[in-house]
Amino acid sequence: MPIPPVPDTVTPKREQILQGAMRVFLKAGYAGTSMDRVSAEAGVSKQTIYSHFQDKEGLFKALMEKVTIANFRGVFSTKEFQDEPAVFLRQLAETFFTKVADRPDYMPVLRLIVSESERFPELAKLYTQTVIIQGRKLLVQYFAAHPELVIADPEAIAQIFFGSLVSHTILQEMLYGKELMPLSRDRLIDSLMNLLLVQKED
Amino acid sequence: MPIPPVPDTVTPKREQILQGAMRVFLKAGYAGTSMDRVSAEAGVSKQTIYSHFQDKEGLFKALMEKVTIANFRGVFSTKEFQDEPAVFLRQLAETFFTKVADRPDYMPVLRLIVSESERFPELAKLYTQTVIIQGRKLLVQYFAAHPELVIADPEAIAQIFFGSLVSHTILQEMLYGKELMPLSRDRLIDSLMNLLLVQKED
DNA sequence: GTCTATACCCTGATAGAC
DNA sequence: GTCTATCAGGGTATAGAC
Repeated sequence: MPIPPVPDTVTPKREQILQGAMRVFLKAGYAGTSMDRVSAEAGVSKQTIYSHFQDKEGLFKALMEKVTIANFRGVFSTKEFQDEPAVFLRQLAETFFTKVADRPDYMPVLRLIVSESERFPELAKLYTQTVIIQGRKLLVQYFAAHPELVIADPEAIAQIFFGSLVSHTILQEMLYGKELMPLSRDRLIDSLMNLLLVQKED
Repeated sequence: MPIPPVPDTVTPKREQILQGAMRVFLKAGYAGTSMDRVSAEAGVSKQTIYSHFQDKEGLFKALMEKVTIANFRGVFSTKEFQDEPAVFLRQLAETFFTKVADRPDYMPVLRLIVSESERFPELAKLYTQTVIIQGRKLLVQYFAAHPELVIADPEAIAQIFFGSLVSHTILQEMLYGKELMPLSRDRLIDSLMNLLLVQKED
């Protein structure tokens, strides 16, 4: 069981730098971000940045750890396991959309995790462990508590469930699906419900 | 109906440059790629690159159009519509894995499309139109030819089908799911089949 | 058309004053 | 701790020889 890293000490200047860094890194990517731009955006000199962080990599890692953990930890924590499936699953999907996908930072952060997954594998792994495993575990536990759903492979179904939500968001919001092949969230959720809740014959 | 752009004229030097550019851009990203590196990788001088392409952006666009169109056009074209659903859907999923996801270029190209979807919207749109709409259309047509499946919303189901495959590939291959939460392709396909092929009651 | 050489700017990182 | 000033190196793009 991976334990999330303890948050570094929070000082005002450090926070100020990270906020400026966030604005630049999330827009321009890692290689596209210059320390000059960060210092201007944060309103501090470059030397101040280098006194708080070892180098550009260190600043980037600290920023991504912060946004990954702070933004998504505990999003799926409080759920009503006694709710019937039709209610629980719909609420779970809507929680994803409102508490995760609609966050203004979600798309830039996800984009950056993907872009830099090769250069910074620890960040991609942190994201997987913090965000993805969290959601999957919750859904698997719910399936275990509701054997009437007859889920043969809970982990695979959880992958299908969240994978459908995430891929829909990426396609609609990042790859211009809204304009080229729009599909509303409600239609997606309705079809997901149909597939998961239909009564088996045997 | 979007018409794919006509391929530019193919000259040996141009091809040589594009091959070098591919090796660099797909590994280092747009901002992380220098024209020096491309010229070294392609074995031509920088000036030769600038005589064939307007600038770095022009080179990048030409490269991405080439890999997007050449690699993925027609992947899902020849399918047996008369096959029964259990056969057709499984073959479609396996076609995606073997003809798309297993291509060595697939992950880097997808990563780059996502990374640069804001700076180069045309490329993201080209990808959506060339790759995604192609697969979705095929599946929707199959559903139309097989009303016994009782698909209420074919487009939404197609989103779930391909979204599950793509998100699984991204999670397993790019976000270190193979190591942190492995889930085999067979398990994913089996569960997808279960959801789609179960007989409805009403 | 293709090369070598170079102009000019911006990069990450540091030195030293306060 | 924070600033200004500066370094060496590498960035895109171009000039001019052949």
